[in-house]
Amino acid sequence: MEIGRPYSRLLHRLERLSELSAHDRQLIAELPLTVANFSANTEVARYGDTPSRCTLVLGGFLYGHKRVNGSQRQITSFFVPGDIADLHTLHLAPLDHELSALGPAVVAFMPHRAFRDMLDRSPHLTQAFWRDTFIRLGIMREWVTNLGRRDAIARVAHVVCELAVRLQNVDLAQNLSFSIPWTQTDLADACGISNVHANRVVQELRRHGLMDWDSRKVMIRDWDAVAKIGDFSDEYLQLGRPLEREPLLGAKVSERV
Amino acid sequence: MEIGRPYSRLLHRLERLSELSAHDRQLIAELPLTVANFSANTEVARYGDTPSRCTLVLGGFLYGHKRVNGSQRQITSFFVPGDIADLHTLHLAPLDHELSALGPAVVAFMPHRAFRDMLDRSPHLTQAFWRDTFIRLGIMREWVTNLGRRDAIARVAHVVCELAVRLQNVDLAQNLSFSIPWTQTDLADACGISNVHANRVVQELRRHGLMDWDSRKVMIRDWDAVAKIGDFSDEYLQLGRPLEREPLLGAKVSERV
DNA sequence: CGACCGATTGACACAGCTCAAATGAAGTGG
DNA sequence: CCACTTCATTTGAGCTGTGTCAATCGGTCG
Repeated sequence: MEIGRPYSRLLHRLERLSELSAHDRQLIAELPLTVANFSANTEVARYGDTPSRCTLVLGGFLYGHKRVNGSQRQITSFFVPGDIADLHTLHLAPLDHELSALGPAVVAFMPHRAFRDMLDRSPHLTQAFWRDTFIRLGIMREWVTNLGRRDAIARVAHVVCELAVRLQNVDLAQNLSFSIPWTQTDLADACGISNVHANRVVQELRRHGLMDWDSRKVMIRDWDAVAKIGDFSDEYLQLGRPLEREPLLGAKVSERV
Repeated sequence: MEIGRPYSRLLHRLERLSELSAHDRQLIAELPLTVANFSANTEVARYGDTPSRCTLVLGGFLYGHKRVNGSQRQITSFFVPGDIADLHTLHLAPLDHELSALGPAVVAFMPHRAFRDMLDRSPHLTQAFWRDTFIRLGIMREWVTNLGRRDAIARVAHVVCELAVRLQNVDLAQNLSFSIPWTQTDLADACGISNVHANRVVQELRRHGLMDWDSRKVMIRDWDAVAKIGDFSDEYLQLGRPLEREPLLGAKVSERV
């Protein structure tokens, strides 16, 4: 979880979306951050809350979810380091869903006031964050498609592929292998299936030698096969330019420096 | 489909999100619009396109969808008059999904260049449109939940409730009754079920006297019951302030002027 | 009148769910 | 270092909601 500066992954991601001027970088660097730690499965923001700050993920994972019928849970998004998990609280309140830590997580809170000041000073940063919102919208379209029209094994494969690519994008996955502190029940709640069935699907993927899944470690052994099963293509994630994208998706992955 | 000015529903919706100055209204009024007609089931924008303009719905309905396995279709959003269906093309290209007309539709194209000029001149309008993007994100979260954790009848009820409220918001539904040129197959593709099952669900809703569904006309007879079945609450649509919201959702609906 | 499209119905199949119990892994405290 | 707890994974056995296939019906339009 150690990185140069707390906001460096965020910067890295923004810079893939648009060129940032030195001034923009400076503005981000000046944001007042309050670092906080959350232990596994604790709530970072609750339904109905009206937060006065945004939450930047520094280490670990957050996830957004809604409850249905009181008992059932649907995970609506995963957030990885470098993501701002509740940018919308800048504009909308109260919160229409819950935000929780998947495993132990480190986040930085950024006061709305300071964030808005920053945006006022740089229309260009406003554009960059707005663009980020559009990308999140694209991810949601893909999730809707995933849940609406793919069977269980495809859903699981798709979610795993998405996480692999997103993590690789922030240097948290190497060779299509990454650590994430989720349970099979978490996976099930993201894929809209039961935990029992999630287990069967994971076993099937393992049995065919397509991927490993041991105690919080996922490793995709055969990218092409898994991507095919999950009907996955990374276009919707809008990472970098095509030239940069090639090596990211090949079965072999080149080291990024 | 006749309204005062082409952009009046858009203005109406934006004004619910934030106060607009005379200057802002003026900027919107000055947007160069190209009106176009589309007949039922024609494509407005194709997967892979790089449009140079945004699409404002004036009359009728558009819907976004993705294809899975070549054959299956998942509708990811419905767009009603006053909605901009592809605002994201302002920032992202190429298009990751298709945009089509549900029935005959009238749209207005707004060149990106002019739209960006407008945003440059009014940070406040930028905020308003960004906020609109966040609302769309909220709708997507709700759809993910709908598809992931609700059974068929609840999904259908939920989608119908959402459309009723959104249409009522732009004066296109009265007394929880509205016209929409969709087929049961369209409904099915939005709800992630088969067209045969969609038909059975519609019949069940009819049988219990909860709603009518005759040739493109939907009428909710018992709002409370349908909203309960669909686990629907309109909060996520972020329409107006609580005070304005009351009458909108009661079984009885007051006339809006 | 014929063609076409959407709604409807019936019969059957199956993916995935629920319930329930067993197994395994990782602490925790004595 | 062993009981004990707790939580996640795994397995088995029905059950059911929904899908698929195929046929029919009804309306609309040229």
